[in-house]
Amino acid sequence: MPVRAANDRFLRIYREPHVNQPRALTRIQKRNRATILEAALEVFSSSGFRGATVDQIAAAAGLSKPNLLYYFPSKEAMHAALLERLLDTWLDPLRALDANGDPLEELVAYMHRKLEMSRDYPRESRLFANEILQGAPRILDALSDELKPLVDEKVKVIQSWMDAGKIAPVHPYHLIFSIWSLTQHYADFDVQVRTVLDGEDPMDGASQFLDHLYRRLLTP
Amino acid sequence: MPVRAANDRFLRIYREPHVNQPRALTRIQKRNRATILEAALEVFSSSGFRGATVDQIAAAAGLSKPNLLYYFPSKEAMHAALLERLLDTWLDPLRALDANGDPLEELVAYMHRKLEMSRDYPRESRLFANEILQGAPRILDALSDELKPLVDEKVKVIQSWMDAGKIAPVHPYHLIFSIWSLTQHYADFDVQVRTVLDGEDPMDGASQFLDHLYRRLLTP
DNA sequence: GATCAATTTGACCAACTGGTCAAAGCCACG
DNA sequence: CGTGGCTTTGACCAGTTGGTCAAATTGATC
Repeated sequence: MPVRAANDRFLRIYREPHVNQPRALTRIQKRNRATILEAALEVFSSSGFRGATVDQIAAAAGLSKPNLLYYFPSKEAMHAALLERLLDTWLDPLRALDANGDPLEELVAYMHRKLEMSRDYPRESRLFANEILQGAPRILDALSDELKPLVDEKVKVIQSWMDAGKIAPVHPYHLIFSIWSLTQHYADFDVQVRTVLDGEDPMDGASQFLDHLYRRLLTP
Repeated sequence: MPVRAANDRFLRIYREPHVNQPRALTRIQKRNRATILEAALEVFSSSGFRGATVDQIAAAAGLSKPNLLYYFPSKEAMHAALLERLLDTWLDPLRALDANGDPLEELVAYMHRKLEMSRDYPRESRLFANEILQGAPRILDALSDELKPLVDEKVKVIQSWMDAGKIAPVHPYHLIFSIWSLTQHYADFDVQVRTVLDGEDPMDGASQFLDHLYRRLLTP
């Protein structure tokens, strides 16, 4: 992959004319950037970064390849833009975990929010899974800087609930991993789940099963 | 990707001289095929099918690229050989679920076997995850033909245990999904898990957490 | 150690792919 | 409605990649 200097036109869109004040995007820019990111999400999530080609994204977006590269300086940049937007959205359900709510209900609700995200945003889930599977080369820093501190903070809340006897004591980090794993599985391994269930809707059963599981696990 | 006629030399190795009786592999063939598959596993599991290049695999195997293509007719064929071997290994722990054993202990032991596979064969887990994430294009038939029947069979066993009151009743298919998901998570999302745990060994905690989880979930 | 098959490889090739560029079209605004 | 910047694209390029091939080397068998 040839690495070259950043595209001047791109810089113009973002940095001109007053170096640190990106000029507001024009109507066309807003529309096309959104179109491109939507197409890129579709293609990256189903083919991975390396498997996706700019031509495919261009076709999915209904734009020409040079046109894409007018809005984003490189394929990398499209991917980076998606990941940046993603991590934030992805952490929202955990941010919403309320230290003042009812402990068991808060955790069950968190699980349900994550499960809904798997149902409603499976492409985002797969994009994320793809990235982590490859060793998170483009998102590792964000994991340390954003994900970890948030998890640490929420683990403290959970631990205090356990210490107070409000929920049964379990390893709080693994508890969180289990919620991530069990919910994202339905997006990431969708094909496998559907093959095994053979027609039965995965999400209905999943929601009941997981609700039951966490109540049983966490009820003191 | 140019698709061309199968390589004559490859056919010779496998089909000659009596069309349906593959001749036994020579010592060199056995060694080199094993070396190549080991290298291919390394590269495919960390880069995905599209992200892996034959040159990388050749370098990892310490062989020349044309030499790899002497033993396997294409990159596809290396990948297919890996997946074929994998699905079998992957299903072994479930096959070992014994209808005559103690229900709770059988299920907990199945979970532990899967967790050990994630610990001992993370590359295989990631290879599989990669394939399913992309929609299982090269393994979908095997999922229907091998995985599904086995799961159906074992689900009947589990269901009979529940009907007999030996374990608590839960949706048996989702129970199995949960075991897959919770155990493979530690291989597939290893980077994320380690980032969050920050030094603490993931597997020790996982083993205890999951043991507790399934006993709590399934004890009648 | 001669012979024939199995194995290995340097040099290639065609397709693909990310990215470039100059020129053309389009839009907002005076 | 003319101008200047924003947007779009056909044609192109260089690097990469899967795969081929003829020739050279090695191994097994007698």
